[in-house]
Amino acid sequence: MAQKPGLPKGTRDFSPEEVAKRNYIIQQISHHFSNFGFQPIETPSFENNSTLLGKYGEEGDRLIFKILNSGDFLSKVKDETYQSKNSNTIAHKITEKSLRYDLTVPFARYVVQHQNEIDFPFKRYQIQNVYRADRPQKGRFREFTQCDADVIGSKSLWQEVEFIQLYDAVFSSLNLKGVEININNRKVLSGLAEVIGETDKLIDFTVALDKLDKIGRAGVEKEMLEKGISQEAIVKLAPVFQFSGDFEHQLQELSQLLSDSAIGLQGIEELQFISKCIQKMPLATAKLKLNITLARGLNYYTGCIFEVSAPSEVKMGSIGGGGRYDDLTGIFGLKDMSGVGVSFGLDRIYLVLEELDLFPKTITEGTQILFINFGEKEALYALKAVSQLRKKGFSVDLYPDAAKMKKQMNFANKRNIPYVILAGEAEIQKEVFTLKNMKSREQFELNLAQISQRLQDKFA
RNA sequence: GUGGAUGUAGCUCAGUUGGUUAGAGCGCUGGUUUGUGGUACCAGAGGUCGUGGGUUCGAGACCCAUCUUCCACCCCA
Repeated sequence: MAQKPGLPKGTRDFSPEEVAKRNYIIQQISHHFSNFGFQPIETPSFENNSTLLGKYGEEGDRLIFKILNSGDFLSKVKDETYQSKNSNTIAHKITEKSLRYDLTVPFARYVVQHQNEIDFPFKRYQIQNVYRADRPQKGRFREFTQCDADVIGSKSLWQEVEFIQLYDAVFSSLNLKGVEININNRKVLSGLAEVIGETDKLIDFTVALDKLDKIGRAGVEKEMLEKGISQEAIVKLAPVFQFSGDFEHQLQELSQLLSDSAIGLQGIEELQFISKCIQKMPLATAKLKLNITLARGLNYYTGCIFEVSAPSEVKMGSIGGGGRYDDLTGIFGLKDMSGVGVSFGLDRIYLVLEELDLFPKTITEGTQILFINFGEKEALYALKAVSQLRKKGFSVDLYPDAAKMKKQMNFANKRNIPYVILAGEAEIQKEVFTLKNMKSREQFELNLAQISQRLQDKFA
């Protein structure tokens, strides 16, 4: 019985055109990664549970795809565990590996495991798929590609500056104008929590504050109250909602508010440094914005935090993010390794470029020259030319069947093939080929050398 | 994981309070045109109405379940 084919929720096939477009983005990103001195690594698509679980918070653990053990795994589960019907407890017993949730934690694992082979500071990039058991939406998939660049083993703030330049370079080369690089510093957030006397509620505090854009000041205050943050604390926070002006001005206002917090002031200093550098080396197309409500969920960030949002005319969440994590490798036993990195969301960048029609037309062009097939004798004559042109580096094809001319021309048209070569009896006798430009409709009788010369600079 | 929409031809969508053989545009195939494509005209093919149950004399339409996609929450690239 034939079964209806289908895909798991949140996964996709990619057509030749889509692959070409994805490769175009990947090519731009990886070019700039290596241009900035990052080296590529790859890690497995699944890891041991012990590596992944507990690194992304409670919410994160829920979104990790667990892989069922092989064999008769249930026989190893105790009856009482099985009968408890507690999914979590049983899960521990029947799975020991999971699909990776991001590239940062596997990278931390990689660094610790290979610490003796690595010369620090280590700049690595990694472009691979990650998996999340999330409910899909537009721009949100269960299998998607992240493009990460991180440097580990240095606390220098120059790196933060470089990552901002990297973002700018990539988006400029993709011709995507108007992206905003939002920046904040976890230390500022810690400072705020300290100043309002809610240090132990830091996470709840930042998560609520992060929603300011979405639910407004009243919504944020309401959520903070619900999470047990005191009314007094919220009153003290009031100035934060009134910050205005440019980067520098906001920093000034902030430093007054945080004057009693050592850590807060340190965060401000770091932001100041970055801001001054970028002022002296202006960005090409991206805009750097201070956004003190920016928190990002991942709790391993300790210093600066980045989030890149698409141009405002496109309705899309963030297309990139990152930050500094002072002790990511600590959980795997390697202390004092500060890291900072950013991620590009390939799938979302794709959707943004598609919506703004920013893919160059030439990237979907595959075959450059198509030979029309007139029959057996002519095909042989054509095929000799085909292999010579292929050796010269052109992408050439002979239509496989001696189909009607209209059908073959149509094929060339639909496949966006810019040149067609006709060689029938008349051409064979004269030892020439008729080269036709599909766009201009011009055609000329030429020999092979003339054709390759003519096309050489067209496809240079 | 919670709540809400959605699904009819390859694509975008019509389809009346439930009533014979489910339509259009685009696309596709063939022809007008036997070595010249995009335009025009003519003809044709293509649908288990997401899937499975149920109500009914009768279901594309009503009810239940399930899946997909989308939206909000959560979270995030």
